[in-house]
Amino acid sequence: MPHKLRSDAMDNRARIQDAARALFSAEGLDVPMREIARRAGVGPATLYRHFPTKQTLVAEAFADQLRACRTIVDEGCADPDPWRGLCLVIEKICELHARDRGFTEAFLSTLPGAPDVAGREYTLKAVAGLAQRAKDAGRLRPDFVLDDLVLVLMANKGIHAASTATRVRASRRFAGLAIQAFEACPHRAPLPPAARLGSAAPAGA
Amino acid sequence: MPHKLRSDAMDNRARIQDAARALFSAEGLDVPMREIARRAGVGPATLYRHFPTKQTLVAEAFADQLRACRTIVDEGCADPDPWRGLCLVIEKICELHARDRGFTEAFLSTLPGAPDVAGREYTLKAVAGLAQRAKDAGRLRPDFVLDDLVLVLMANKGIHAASTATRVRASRRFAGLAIQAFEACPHRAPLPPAARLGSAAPAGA
DNA sequence: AGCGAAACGGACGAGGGCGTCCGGTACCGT
DNA sequence: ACGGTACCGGACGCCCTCGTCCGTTTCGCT
Repeated sequence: MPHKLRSDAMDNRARIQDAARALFSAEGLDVPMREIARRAGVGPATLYRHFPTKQTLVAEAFADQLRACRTIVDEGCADPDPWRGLCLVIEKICELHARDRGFTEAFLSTLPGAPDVAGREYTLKAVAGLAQRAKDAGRLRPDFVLDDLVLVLMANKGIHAASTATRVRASRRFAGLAIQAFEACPHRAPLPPAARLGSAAPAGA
Repeated sequence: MPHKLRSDAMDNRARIQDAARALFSAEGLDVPMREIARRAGVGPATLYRHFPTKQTLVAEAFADQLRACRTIVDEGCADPDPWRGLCLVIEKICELHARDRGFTEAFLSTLPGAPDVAGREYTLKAVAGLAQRAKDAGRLRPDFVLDDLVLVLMANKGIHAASTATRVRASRRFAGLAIQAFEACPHRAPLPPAARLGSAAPAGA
């Protein structure tokens, strides 16, 4: 990886990333490449030269979002109270996703083996550990499975609203409901069996 | 409304509706009109003649789904136990939506004032009554609001999976979780405030 | 059977997204 | 300051979708 980019090239690259982040965040993942280029003030060719495929751009654009995600999970895991940690993770991640339209799509992506997979897998693994501890502490219902979390994230993605503010509010309430559904409770009725959604599923178009 | 359609015209109309139902159901609302025409074995012009706008077609195609929806709600309302009725409504409607990709989009549609609005409003009203009775019976949490149901339906829409079967399974479990979150429970923590999603919201593109 | 009208569907032009090529521009080293 | 070159971006061709027009087919009535 020779970093020998000319100064104007580096500049353009940076501006493209900024534009992509802004647009993905606001509009979702399916903004035309053209529009990203336009907002970045470059031609389409330049964009394609820097990021031959949209996935490359997406991966770069959400690298720090993913880092934020990992940070949240790490914080949650660091909490001495695993249940509180888990709640924190759910709340924060839901909010993160509510604020960023594109990130959700990228995260739960139907994209096959995106480069972020490593980070995603790591995150899921860590949460799995946290969940186990929360179960052991008797706060998380014993029949919770990791796919339930994926389910909640997917579901959270389904929440649409006119404004970001409304979406965030709705998402917060949703997270609250999810948490209470996950909480261990003496007289819980059994749940229908979980469906496999999580890691593998290529989820064809 | 002169029903004076020629027999071949009626036949075509019926085949178009069938095709539309099948495709909307399987692929969602954004299948090309062309493809519907192709599957129905007619030309594009014929399709456009019968249904000048996509909304018209959508409305026709989901008329019976909406009826099914109303039936479910009616059954729920008829149940002497309002809580059980409400659970039934949630489960059935989630399943209905999980089975039909397009219906969810049509139901929670961002479409402005679709002709189904009447049915939708009616449904919401009826559920509101049911919910009130369930609250009075002490089974539904008092801080439940109707928008929570909309929230759940939206969220249910977010659930994606490779196969319909998987989606239905996931949806069932999700409904189970939602129900338990809604259930009145002695030591419930307060929820974040609800966001207005329901009836009005034009929800711009 | 034969005629008028209703209905059909292939064909058209516009609009937009995609990925690529090439003449021109601006940077960087000397 | 000047040449070489890395880099830029407008322009091109391709494909897909949309909604409409018009010559042709088919129905239904007598």
